[in-house]
Amino acid sequence: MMDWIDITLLTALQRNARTSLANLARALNMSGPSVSERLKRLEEQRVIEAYVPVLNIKSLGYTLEAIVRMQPLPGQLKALEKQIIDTPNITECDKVTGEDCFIARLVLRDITELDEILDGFSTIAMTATSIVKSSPVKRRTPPLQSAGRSTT
Amino acid sequence: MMDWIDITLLTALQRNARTSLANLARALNMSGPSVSERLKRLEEQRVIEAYVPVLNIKSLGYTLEAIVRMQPLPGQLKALEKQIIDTPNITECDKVTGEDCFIARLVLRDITELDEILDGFSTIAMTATSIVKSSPVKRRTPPLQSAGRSTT
DNA sequence: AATGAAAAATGTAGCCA
DNA sequence: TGGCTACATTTTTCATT
Repeated sequence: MMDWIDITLLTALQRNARTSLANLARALNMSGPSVSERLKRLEEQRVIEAYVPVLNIKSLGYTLEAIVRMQPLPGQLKALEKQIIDTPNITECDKVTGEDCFIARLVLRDITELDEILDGFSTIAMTATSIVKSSPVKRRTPPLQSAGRSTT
Repeated sequence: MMDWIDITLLTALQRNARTSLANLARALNMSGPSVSERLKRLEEQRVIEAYVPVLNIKSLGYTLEAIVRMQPLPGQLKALEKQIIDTPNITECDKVTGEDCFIARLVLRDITELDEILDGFSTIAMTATSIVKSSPVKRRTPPLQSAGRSTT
């Protein structure tokens, strides 16, 4: 499925996903068209799902982040899931095993916005909120190894 | 600081951060050089911190995700933070208020890998693990509004 | 996977509101 | 300050080997 050239390619893209094919080709010691082919294949296979800019949320006016664990009140599971999806301040949410059920990340303009949003959930869920003080590990990619063909 | 043109530009990049300047220019009804200028400004101001490919973690051989809450044992706060940073399977981790202290996201090849990694933390932290069953909200950007100049 | 030519995109410079 | 056009350079794409 994926060999070391693909892994090198993905690694280079992680440094800067807007790098030109020509640049990538130089980094890999390959021709432009070859790199283009491989990239297209990785996109079509959905190994690469998208290319996104990483935005600084402070610049967007969000001064605060929080992690909220949510447990639906009886019969409110679907309603809770819908409201989570419909809350644009929630930038990430997982449904998990155990008591908590949902773990969501929120971005907030200020502390009053946190209060407003949690109020909106109070009729359908129990919540436990943690304010983010720092992020020792920012979103990063784990070691790239193929699920398929060996890389040796 | 940021006007509606910048917001439109950031929105277009979120659809595909590898889009050419020429394409972005067409989408914004502007000239190439103007868009190039704005993009450079957003990068220099660090509104855009980076451009990254979104990779499918299943394709990379990770079959499982978990959220782990960690509380350092007495005197182990720094050691715990270091080990978190040094664990490549942790793709995201926040230091938060309250009992939990750290909330980490892990990607795993299989359930035995979870066991191994948690064992490695057992001497420095109490852990509470939740396995991810689904992700109702995948990483997304909250509403883009400027922290500075109005957008009206 | 590479080559080479055609088409497209980019960066630069000078100019305008 | 922003944005524009014009043009030289680089990159991308496509057909072919």
